[in-house]
Amino acid sequence: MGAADQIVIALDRAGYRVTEPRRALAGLIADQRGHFTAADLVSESRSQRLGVGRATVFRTIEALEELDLVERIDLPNGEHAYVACEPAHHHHVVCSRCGRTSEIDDAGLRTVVQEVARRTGFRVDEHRLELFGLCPSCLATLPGPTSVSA
Amino acid sequence: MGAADQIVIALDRAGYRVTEPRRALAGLIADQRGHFTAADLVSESRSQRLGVGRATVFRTIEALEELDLVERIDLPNGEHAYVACEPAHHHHVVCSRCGRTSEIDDAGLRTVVQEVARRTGFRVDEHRLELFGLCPSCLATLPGPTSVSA
DNA sequence: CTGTGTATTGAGACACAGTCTCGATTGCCG
DNA sequence: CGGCAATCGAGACTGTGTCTCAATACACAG
Repeated sequence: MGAADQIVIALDRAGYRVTEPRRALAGLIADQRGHFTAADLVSESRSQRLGVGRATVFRTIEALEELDLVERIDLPNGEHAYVACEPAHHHHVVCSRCGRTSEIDDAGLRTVVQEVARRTGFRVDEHRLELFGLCPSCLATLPGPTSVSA
Repeated sequence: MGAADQIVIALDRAGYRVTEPRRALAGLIADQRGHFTAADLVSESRSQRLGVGRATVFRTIEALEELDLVERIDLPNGEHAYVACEPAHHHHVVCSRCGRTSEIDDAGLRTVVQEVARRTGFRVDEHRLELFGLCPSCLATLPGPTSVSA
């Protein structure tokens, strides 16, 4: 079963109608290699003559975000991008060259959050961690010395 | 010396001209209690008849961001806000009720980042951690049981 | 203190993101 | 097969951020 079908099934299960535009968008999203913006989907939908309107793209992204099938990423340049992902709490490492992302779980962050709460007196309800860098395959094609350092 | 003066001095030292609009904005920013948006500054500048244009507000924020005197925060709702802060690498805990922020240093995050790099094979160049919750003073005015739990 | 060159300014046009309305369509359930 | 509610596309609308350009004002020299 393709990723697109998984999206469609999840929508169905959540009580959303399975419509043609939603199928089309599920297909587009499943085909994305890295992160994508709403504008990306709009333009791909137009170039592939899928006939999906702009408003529908935004509405669908919103629904998928609600279901945690897609997550918003705030790129360093201020843009909003999205990635398809598993519906569980996690964070992303984003490749700043090709846009591909890798999901990571807690990785010890829980401790950091508790430490911050203790020091500041805040009650921390929500957190977001985003990491940017180069993915293994982009690192490999990098010119210059082969050394890999931070 | 007020926070506004510090901003002005830093601009001067960085080679920017100390102009009237920049002084005015430094004053506005120093007066902010929590985070603020570009639109906030524009509207305050208008209501206080400071005569600072919209373009100048954006340009000044950009300059201050460049000097790390102000940092952009991506609120959970997608808005871009800013906070005045010390020019050193750090993160913020943001109160979702009053908008006040507290700065925190590493707090063990370095270890988390290294762990992620090890697991994913990415070279991590940049990271952003944002925490949202309630500040001590908002917690205190909270209705209901006095217990403080996450 | 005055003149001068240049960085900076405000106004307003522009490009784009995201929301909303509304009449037309279509998926779903009986 | 209906019928109705959810959904749709078009396009108006709001708001954000950028850009251009002529006018201004800062800094510095003299």
